[in-house]
Amino acid sequence: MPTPAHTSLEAIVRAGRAILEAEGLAGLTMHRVADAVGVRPPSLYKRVRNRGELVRLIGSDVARELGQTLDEATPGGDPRADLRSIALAFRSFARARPQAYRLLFDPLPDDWRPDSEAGREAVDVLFRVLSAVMGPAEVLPAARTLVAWAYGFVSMELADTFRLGGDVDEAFAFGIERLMDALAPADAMHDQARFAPAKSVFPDPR
Amino acid sequence: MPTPAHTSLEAIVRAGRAILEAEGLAGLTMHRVADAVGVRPPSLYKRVRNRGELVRLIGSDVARELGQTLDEATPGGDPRADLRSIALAFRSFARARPQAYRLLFDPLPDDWRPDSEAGREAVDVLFRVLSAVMGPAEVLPAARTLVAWAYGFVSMELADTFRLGGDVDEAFAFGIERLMDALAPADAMHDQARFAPAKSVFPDPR
DNA sequence: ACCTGAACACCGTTCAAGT
DNA sequence: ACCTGAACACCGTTCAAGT
Repeated sequence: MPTPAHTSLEAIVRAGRAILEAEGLAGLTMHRVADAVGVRPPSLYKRVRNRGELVRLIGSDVARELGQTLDEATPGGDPRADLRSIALAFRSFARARPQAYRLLFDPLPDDWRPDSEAGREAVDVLFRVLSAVMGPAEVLPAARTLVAWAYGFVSMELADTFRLGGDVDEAFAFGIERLMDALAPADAMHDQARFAPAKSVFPDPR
Repeated sequence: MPTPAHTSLEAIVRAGRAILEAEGLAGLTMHRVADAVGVRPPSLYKRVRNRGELVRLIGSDVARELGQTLDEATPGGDPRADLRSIALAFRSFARARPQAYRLLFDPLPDDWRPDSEAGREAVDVLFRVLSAVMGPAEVLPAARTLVAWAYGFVSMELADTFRLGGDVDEAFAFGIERLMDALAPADAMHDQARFAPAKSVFPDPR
C-alpha cells in the first residue's frame, strides 16, 4: 500500500536554498533539510541522489536567476550604459544572496556545479553587450578581464577582504569606468546589431 | 611523570599544510593530521586550540610566503615591468599551491583568517610599485581594481570556470596590459622614490 | 607535562523493514 | 511507492584517567 508523499523535489530545493543562505554551504546538511521539509534524512534520497546533487540543483537555479537579472538590466540603448548596468546588477545580485552566489564560482566537484546550460543566458548577455561596446575583435579576453574583475571585486567585498578603509562603492565605480576605457577606446565604438552574435556563444550544453 | 612530546606545533602545521594541499580544506581533518604526526586526535588540542586555529596558522604562513615571493619579483628598475612581474608571480604562486592560496581570500570565519600582519608585506609591495607607476592620486581604488582582477582571474582559472576555450595565458597578459594602460596613462608616469610610502600602509596590525 | 580511550553530538549514506 | 529506524563510517571536541 503506497505511502503518500510528504515532500517534493521542489520543496527540498527551496528549503535547501534557504538553509544555504542562512547557514552557508557547510550548514546545508541533509539532516537540516530533512527537518525543514518534515521527513527523515533517508527519505531525501528518494528525490535527490546525494548532497552534491542538491547543491547542483540550487546552483543551477541561481545561475538562471542571474541570467534573467542581467538580461533585465540591459535595455539595449547605449551599449556602454548597458555594460555599466550589468556590472552594477551583478554586484547587487551577489550582495542580495551571497551564499547562493558563491555556488556559481567556487571550486566545486564537477557533479556539484551548476549545469552549464543554466549559465548560458548570463554569458550571452555579457557577450552581446560587450560586442556592441568594442566590436568582435578581442571579446573573449575582454570578457574574461571584466568577469574576473567583477567576480574578484564582489567576492573580496563579501569576504570582507577590503581592509584598508576607503569607499568601496567608489572603488567599484572607478573599476568599471577604467575598464571600459581600457577595453573600448572611444574610436572603437561599434554598432550593436552588426556584431551581436546570432546565437549563443556557449559551447557545451550539457 | 612527564610524558615526552611526540610531536610539535611546527610538525602539525607542516602536516596540515600537506593534507590541505592534497585533499582540500574539507579533507583537512584533525583525525588525518593526528595520523600524520603520529598521535591521537585529542593530543592535537595541546598545541592548537581547534581546527580553525590550525587553518589560521597555515594561512598566515602562506600569506608571508606570498609577500616574500612578490618582493623578490620586483627588482625595482622599471615600475611597469615590476607591476607586470607582480601579476605573473601572483598567478604562478597560486597555481603552485592552489588550496593554500584559497586561504588568503576565501570567506572564512574571522578566527580562521590569516593574521593581518602576515599579509602586510604583499600589500606593501603592491602599493610601493603601484605608486611608482601611477603616482599617489588614486592608488587605493587602483590597487583594488588590480587585486580584484588578479584574484578573480586566478580563482576562475583554478576553479576551471573558463569554459569557452581560447588561450588563458593570453587572456591574462591581455588583462594586465590593458589594466596598466587604464590605471596609468603614459603622461602620469611618476618617479618611484618620490611616491614610495615611507612605511607600511597596513592599518591594523593584529 | 603530555598522551590516550571513551564519550558526545554531529555528519552522509545504505538498507531492510514497515505501511 | 514512499517513509522509517538502525546501522556504518566518519567528523570536532571534551575530559577523566593513565604514565
